[in-house]
Amino acid sequence: MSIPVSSHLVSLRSATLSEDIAQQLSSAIVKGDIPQGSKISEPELAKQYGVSRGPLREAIVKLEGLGLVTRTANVGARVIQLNLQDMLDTFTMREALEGMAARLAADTMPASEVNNLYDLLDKHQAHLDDNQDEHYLQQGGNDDFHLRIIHASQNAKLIRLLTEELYSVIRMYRRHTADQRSDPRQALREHRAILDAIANHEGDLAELLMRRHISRASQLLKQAMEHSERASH
Amino acid sequence: MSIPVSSHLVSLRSATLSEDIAQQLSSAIVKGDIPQGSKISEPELAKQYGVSRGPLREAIVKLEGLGLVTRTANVGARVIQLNLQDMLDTFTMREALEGMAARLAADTMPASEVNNLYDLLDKHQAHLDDNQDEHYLQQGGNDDFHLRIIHASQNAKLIRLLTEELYSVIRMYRRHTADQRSDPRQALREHRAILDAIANHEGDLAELLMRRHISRASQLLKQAMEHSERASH
DNA sequence: AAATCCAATATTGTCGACAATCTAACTTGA
DNA sequence: TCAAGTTAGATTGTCGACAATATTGGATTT
Repeated sequence: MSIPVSSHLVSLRSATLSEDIAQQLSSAIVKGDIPQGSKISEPELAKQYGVSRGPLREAIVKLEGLGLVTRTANVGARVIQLNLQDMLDTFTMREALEGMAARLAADTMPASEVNNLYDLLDKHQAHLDDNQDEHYLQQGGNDDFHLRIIHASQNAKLIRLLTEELYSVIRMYRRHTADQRSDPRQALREHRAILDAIANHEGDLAELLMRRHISRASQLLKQAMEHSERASH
Repeated sequence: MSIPVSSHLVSLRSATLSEDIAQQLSSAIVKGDIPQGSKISEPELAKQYGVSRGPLREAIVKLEGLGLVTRTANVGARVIQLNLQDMLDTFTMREALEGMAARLAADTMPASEVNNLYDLLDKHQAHLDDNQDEHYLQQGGNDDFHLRIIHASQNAKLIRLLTEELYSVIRMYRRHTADQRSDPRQALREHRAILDAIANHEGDLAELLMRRHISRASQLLKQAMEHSERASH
């Protein structure tokens, strides 16, 4: 079985092969190019990427640490298979951590960044008004409201955990269950309320609103996945 | 320079060398046998453990994922050097996550486990009354109240993150700053209050109390470390 | 025909060696 | 004397090969 991989290390920019492979593999898994639950064959991938098994194995170990693959001794690695419970657990952690991030942001975010974020939300608003497609369009770029709040927390460990570990899993699931929030305008309103609280330095309120916001998304996810599971039976 | 390591793989029980090395290295770092900030020399450690560099490198990559070492390409790995900010950041995450764990535990903990925990706290009380040493004695074993709450959350991802990633760093710092909570009886009282809230299925309260409890520990840590830093200048 | 056992094959785990890069000591020049 | 440049040494990154384990397929027995 030939997995559709972009190509043989088109351009390697990292200092080490292992890092490059890790990045490309991670991207391939998150994008869904390597499907969930599929086996990671070392000889096959080594040939596809044109490297030896050494750095490839290091990359796989790294991905295991990020929670994208699971390994069993003498058997090998498989891409994780997301189920509803895993996603709900992840959202519960997001609720706790991003709630805390919002609280911290309310303490420390400079007025300039607050203004930038208001502009960003205006941009999102305009996008919603223009396009009819009901996509909120915040696929993890620098325009993602949540990422901006997370970075505003200035807690390095929290930032790393959320952006590098949790969010890769979340993006992964988004590919497979074409969720896309059912009501993007509601989400935008909630974002505004959170930002208002931050602008007023109301940490308690900011945390409460962020948690409610994520909890709501979690509920929607649960309904969507239960529905799709029911449909497939 | 010869690092004091227990010995050459006295008994390997894991299926793979790499896992064994990772476990032994992790333990050595947390215990302080390999001091903070020191360089991880691959040839040296490979000889000490009696393995080749292959599995050793995989172990180092794993430790990097756990946040115990940092690596720079073509230079090597160093044991992390904990500073006050890192510890405060870690405690902030604990506050968010263990607060959430307490909330979840209040929902789902069975009455039997609640009773077990009351017994555990009684045991801690007796220990404090007997021994004069002001050690609360909860060094991460099964008698650790916090670990029991964390597991009661039944959130697999949260459990893994707290027990495998955050707590190793916390134990590591405990070795180096001989902190040991200044008032263990106060801590025990707080534990009782948290457990009461859980027993009554008051999730909001359990979360609030747990967060306050950890926040207080964080304050004590901050004072202690600032004091010790001032003393060393 | 189904289940068990066994051999052949493929895959993972480990090793030693080579290439690329960094580090440290020495030399050279101002 | 100090700084920059250079060279020798050591360390990390990568590779191909071998050993150990798991998987697959067929043969054998009931």
